[in-house]
Amino acid sequence: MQHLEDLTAVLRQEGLRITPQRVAILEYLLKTVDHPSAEYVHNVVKKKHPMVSLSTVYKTLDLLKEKKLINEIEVDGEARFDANTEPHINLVCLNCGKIDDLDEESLNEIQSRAAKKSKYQVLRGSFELFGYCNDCKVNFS
Amino acid sequence: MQHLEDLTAVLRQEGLRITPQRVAILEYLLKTVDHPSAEYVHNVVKKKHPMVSLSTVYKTLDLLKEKKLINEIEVDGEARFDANTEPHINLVCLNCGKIDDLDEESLNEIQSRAAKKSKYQVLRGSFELFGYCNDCKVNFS
DNA sequence: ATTATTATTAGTAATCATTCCTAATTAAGT
DNA sequence: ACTTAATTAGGAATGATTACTAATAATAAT
Repeated sequence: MQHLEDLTAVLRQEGLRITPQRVAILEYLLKTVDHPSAEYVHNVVKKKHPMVSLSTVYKTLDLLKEKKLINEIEVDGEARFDANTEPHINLVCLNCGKIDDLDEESLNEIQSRAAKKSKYQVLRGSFELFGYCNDCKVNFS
Repeated sequence: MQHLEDLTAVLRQEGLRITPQRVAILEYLLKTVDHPSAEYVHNVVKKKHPMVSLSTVYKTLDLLKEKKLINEIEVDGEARFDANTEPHINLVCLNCGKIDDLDEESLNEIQSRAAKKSKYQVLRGSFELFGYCNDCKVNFS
């Protein structure tokens, strides 16, 4: 689990400014286990900071992703974000839309093995499993 | 490697019609190792069948995906398709945009282990590694 | 073969997530 | 406090995908 102070320190070291908008977005992503979309982040952050614009949310999420402080996955034509930056499996429910994380040690090894075999310089990975979660699967059998 | 006849048989068994458009799209996907976008598929198929519309390409790709005859991955806000329906790693070059497949036996096991642990009913998986391919990586060091 | 039925298609309009643009604002160094 | 360059808010533009509908054509029945 990461701490807000460490992440803002990363930004500061890069010469980037620590704005209330960026802090609010980071704070929210650090404390939720959901994988919110940009619009959802916007809605949450607006409650405390009504002035924050959607375009700032998009730009901030891009920035945080670039600095590897958060992770992005694409689901159903929409970007979803989370603060878990360790390689892990994202379980996506095709019915209710929720996304659960699942730690999987072997992904690190698979990733480096694939890099060696393919001669790609691998920067990040994304591992998704699509199906129905425990609550929803009864409706699809 | 799959054969066109087997795949059209699947469609016929489901009561779906075998149209020239569907055959042309399937044919192309079976013989290429690229991971073309819908628009790219459209451009290729148009050469032989100039009347094929983009909307038909989209609908056909959706259908083939639903019947598990092809696979879809999302890259950079765009859907990309391939006929390799075995679990495998997609290596995505962030510079030139090409996508290479890499067989990885252990994905099957990881997938079923994750299903058991999470209690999800898993239908399909998607495993991407993002970075720079062997040709492009020299420009980014 | 011809016909009837109904899925499928072509073409275009609509949608929606994301990016772009720019004047106003503000974080941070001096 | 002052300066300055990064950042933001708000709205317009973009672009991939979906929705819509009249025309077409694959398949089954005759």
